[in-house]
Amino acid sequence: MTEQRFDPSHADGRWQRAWDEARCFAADSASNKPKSYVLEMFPYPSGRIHVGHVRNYTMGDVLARYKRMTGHEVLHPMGWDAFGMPAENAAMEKGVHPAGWTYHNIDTMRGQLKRLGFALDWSRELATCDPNYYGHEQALFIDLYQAGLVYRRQSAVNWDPVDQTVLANEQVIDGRGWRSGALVEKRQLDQWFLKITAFAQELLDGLGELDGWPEKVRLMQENWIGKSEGLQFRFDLTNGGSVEVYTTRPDTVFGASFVAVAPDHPLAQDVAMYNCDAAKFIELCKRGGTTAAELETAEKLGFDTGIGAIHPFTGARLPVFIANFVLMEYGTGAIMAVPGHDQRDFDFARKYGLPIVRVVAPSAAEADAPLSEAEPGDGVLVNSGFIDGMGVAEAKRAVIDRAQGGGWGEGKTVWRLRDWGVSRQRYWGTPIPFIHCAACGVVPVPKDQLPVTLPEDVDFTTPGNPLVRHPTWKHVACPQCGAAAERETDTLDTFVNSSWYFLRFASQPADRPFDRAEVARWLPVEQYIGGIEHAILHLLYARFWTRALAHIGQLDVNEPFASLFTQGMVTHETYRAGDGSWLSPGEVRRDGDDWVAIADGRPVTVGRVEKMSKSKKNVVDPDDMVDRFGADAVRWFMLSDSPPERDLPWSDSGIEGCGRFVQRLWRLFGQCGLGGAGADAVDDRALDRKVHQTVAAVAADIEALAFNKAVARIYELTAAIEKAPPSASRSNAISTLLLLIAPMMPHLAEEAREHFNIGLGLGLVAEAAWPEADPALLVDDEVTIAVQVKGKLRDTLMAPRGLPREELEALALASEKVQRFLEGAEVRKVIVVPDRLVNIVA
RNA sequence: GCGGGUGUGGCGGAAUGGUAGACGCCGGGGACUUAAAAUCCCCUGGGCUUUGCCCGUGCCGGUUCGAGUCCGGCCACCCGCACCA
Repeated sequence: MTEQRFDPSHADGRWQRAWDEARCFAADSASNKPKSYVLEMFPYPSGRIHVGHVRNYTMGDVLARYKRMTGHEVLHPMGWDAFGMPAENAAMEKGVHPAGWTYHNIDTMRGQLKRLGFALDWSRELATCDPNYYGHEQALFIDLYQAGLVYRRQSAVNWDPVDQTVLANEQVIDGRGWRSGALVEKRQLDQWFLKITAFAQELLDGLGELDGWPEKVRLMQENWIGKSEGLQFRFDLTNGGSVEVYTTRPDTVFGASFVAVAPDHPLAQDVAMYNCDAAKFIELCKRGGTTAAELETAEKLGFDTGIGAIHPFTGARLPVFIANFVLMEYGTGAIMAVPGHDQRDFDFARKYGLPIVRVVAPSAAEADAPLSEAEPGDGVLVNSGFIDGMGVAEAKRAVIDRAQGGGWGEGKTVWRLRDWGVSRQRYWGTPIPFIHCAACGVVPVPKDQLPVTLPEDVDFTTPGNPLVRHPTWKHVACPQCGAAAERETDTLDTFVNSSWYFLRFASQPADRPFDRAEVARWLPVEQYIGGIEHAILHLLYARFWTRALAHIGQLDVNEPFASLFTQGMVTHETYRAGDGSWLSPGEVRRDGDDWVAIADGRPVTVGRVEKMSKSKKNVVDPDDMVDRFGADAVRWFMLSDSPPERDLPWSDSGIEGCGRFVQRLWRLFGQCGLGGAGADAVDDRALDRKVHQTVAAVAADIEALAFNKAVARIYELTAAIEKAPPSASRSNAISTLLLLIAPMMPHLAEEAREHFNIGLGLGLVAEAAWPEADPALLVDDEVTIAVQVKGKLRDTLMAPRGLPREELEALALASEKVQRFLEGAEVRKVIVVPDRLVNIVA
C-alpha cells in the first residue's frame, strides 16, 4: 500500500548509501566524456557546518548533478582547509591537541555534509594538515625557491610581547593584541616571501580574459595590484644632497610648488638629527590614528625643513616639507606637490600659503582661470614652458623623455602589490622545509627527506611557538656538510594551503604533488563557487601559484578558475530580550503580532535581518533542519526565492513551505501511473508544451546558476500537472518532473522512482540522463496579443501564432474596448509586434 | 574621498524596450473533519463614484508609438579600497 508521506528520515540515508555503493560520484580521469570540474571553496573545520556552507555546497551540487545528467564526467570533490589559528587557540584554552581538535571537527562536519546528500567524490577527500598533503606543498615550495620565486629578508611584523607571537594586521585592535591586550611592537624578523610581484603584470592582464568572473572581483583585484605608470626623478637640494620623487603626473611638473617627504623618510630623519622641532613633528605624525575615520578627518600637517629643492626645468627653489600625508611605503616616500591638480597638495598649499599654479586647463584661453579646488582631469598644458599646448598624455611622454635624456629621471611603473610574506611563527601550519647551517647558510631539505612533519608532543601551556622550544625537533644535521644545524621553525601562511588544493583534487599521486597530464584533463575549474570575502587574497594567491607552477614548467594552465561565482550570505532576524541580551530563534515564539521569550513569556524586540553570527545568536543549525524536514527540503530552501548572489533570509515559514512542497511532489509522483493506458490515454498537447518549455528553461537557469528562477518554473509546472486531467501526457509529465527536480531533491527523486515504479529504466536516478526538450514544442500555437491604445493596455486577444501584421491590426481595431477608447478619433499609426502586441496611436 | 552595486506589494523576488508584480512566504475567506492537523479551492499593490476606471517599479527630467528596463541629473542604502602621489 502506498504511504501518504515521504519519510526523509528513512529515505535519505538509504539513498546516500546506495550512491556510495554504486560509486556514482567517483570521477574517472580516464573517461572520454567531456569533463566538468565543479568546485566549492573548501571549509575550515571550525566545529560544525554553518547554513552558509549548506547554501554554497547545494548550489555546486545542483550544478554537478546537472552536469552528470547532461553527459559530463564530473569532478566534484571536498576537503578541509585544516591548518590555522583556531586549532591553536583551542589547544591553549582547552588543553586539547590541535590535530585531535581538527580531526574531530572534520569527522563531525563530514557527517553533516553526508546527511545532505551531496554528490561528492569522497575518495579524493583531503585535509591540508595531513603530511600527505603538506609534504607535497613543501616540495612545491622548494621548487619555487630553486626557481628564484622564494626569498628571505628582514621585515617588520606585529609582535605581541605577552603571547610572544606575530600577529596579523587584523589581529591588532587599537594597537593591542586581540588576545592578550598587550601593546603591540614592531619587530624586524627574517621572513620568507613569495615573489608574487614578479607576476604582477601577468596577474593584471589575466583578469581581462576571465569573462566568467564577476566584474566586481576583477576590479577589486585590479585595484589591489594597483599598477601606476609615471616618472621617478631627482631633485637636487640646496644642502648638497638630492631626493628622489615619484609622480604619475610628470606633465604637471611646472605646477610643482613644493616637495614633501614622509615622516620616516631618511631625509626627514636626517633633519631630525639636528632639529628637535622636526623630531617633535615626526613624533606627532606617528601618534596619529590609523582608523578609517581618523584618516578621513586627519588634517594635512607639514614641517618646513628649510631645505630647498631645485626645479629641474625652471631652476626655481621649492621648499621641502615633511608631511604627514606622504607614505614611506609607496613610491619613493617623497613627492613633488602640484596643488593645482592634486587635492591633497591643494589643501596643504592653502594651509601653508604656498603657490597654487594652473598648468592644465580646458583650453589655452583659460590658462589663468582661478582654481577653487584641484583639477585632476584631462586638458591642455599651460604655463608649462616647452610642453605648453600639449595634451596630458603627450606632455607626460615629453617630460619623461627629457628626464631620461638629461639623466635625472626615468619612466617607471609602480605597483601597490607587495611580495607575499608567508612566514608564521606558529605550530599548526606547514613547516617551511629549510635548515639553517652555520657554514652552509639556508639549505632546503632534500626532497627524499620530505615531508618535514610536525612533532606531536608539543606544549601549549606557555606562550610562543612550540616548535622553537621543542627539545629535539629543530636539531638536525645539515644536509650539505653534516654539521649540527637547525630547522626553520616558521610555518607557512594557511593561504598557501588553499593556493593549490584544486590541483591535488584533480590528481593525487603518492610520490609527487600532482600529475601534470592528469591535471590538464580537469583544469581549469569550470565553475568555482564561494564567498565574496575571498575576492582578493585567496583568489589572487591561487592565481599566482597556478602561474608560478606553469612558469616553472609543472602546469599547462595559467588561470585555475574559468568561472567564479560569489554567493550571498544566509541571514536571519535577530531577537533581543528586555535586558539587551540576544536570544536565539529557538528561544522565542510568536504571540499574535508580538514576539515573546519562551522561557519567561516576556516581550522580545525583533531586530534587523543580519548575517548569522554566534554573537547575535541568530543562527540555525543545519542538522536540526535536516532532522525536522529532511535534506531535500533544506536543499530546496537554499535554492528558492533569493537570487544566489544575494543574501538569503532564513525563515521558519520558508523552510516549512519547502517541507510541504516535498510532500506535494510525493503525492503527485504517486499519480504517475494514472491515465497511462486505456480510454484515458489521450494526448494533452498543452501540457506537453509546458513540460518541454520547462525542461529547456530549467536547464538554462541551472547553467546560469539562476536557481531561484528554476525553482519558480518547477512550481509552475507542478501546478499545471496537478490541474491536468489524467492522460499519457500527464504521466510523462510526472516522470519528467522527477528528473527536473533530481539535482535539487535527489533523495525524493530516488525514493519516488523506486516506490512508485516510475519508468526511467532500472538504474538510479543519479545515473539518469537529463530529459530532451523537443524544439517543436517550445513555442505555443496560440499566443496572447496585448492591445494598446496610445501605449496603454486596453485589451488582450488570442491569435494563432505567426498571424500576419495586417490581420493582427484588423483584429485589434475590431476590439470593442479599443473602439471605446478611440472615441472615434482618427488612427494615425499602428505598431504591430508579431505574436506580442498591437499599439494603436490616435 | 575613489571605485562598484542595489532600490519593484506586508516580505523574498519575476519581467529579450512590449500585458508590472510570475513563483514562494505571510495574511484573509471557504471546503473536508465531531474537532484539530494535513490537504484542497478562492482572494490578496493602492485608490475610487467598482459592468468599470485612475494611480503605481526611490526622486526629477529626457528619448520612444511604448520605459522597471535606455540616457542625463539627484536621493538613499550596501560592499570594497582608502592620504597610492
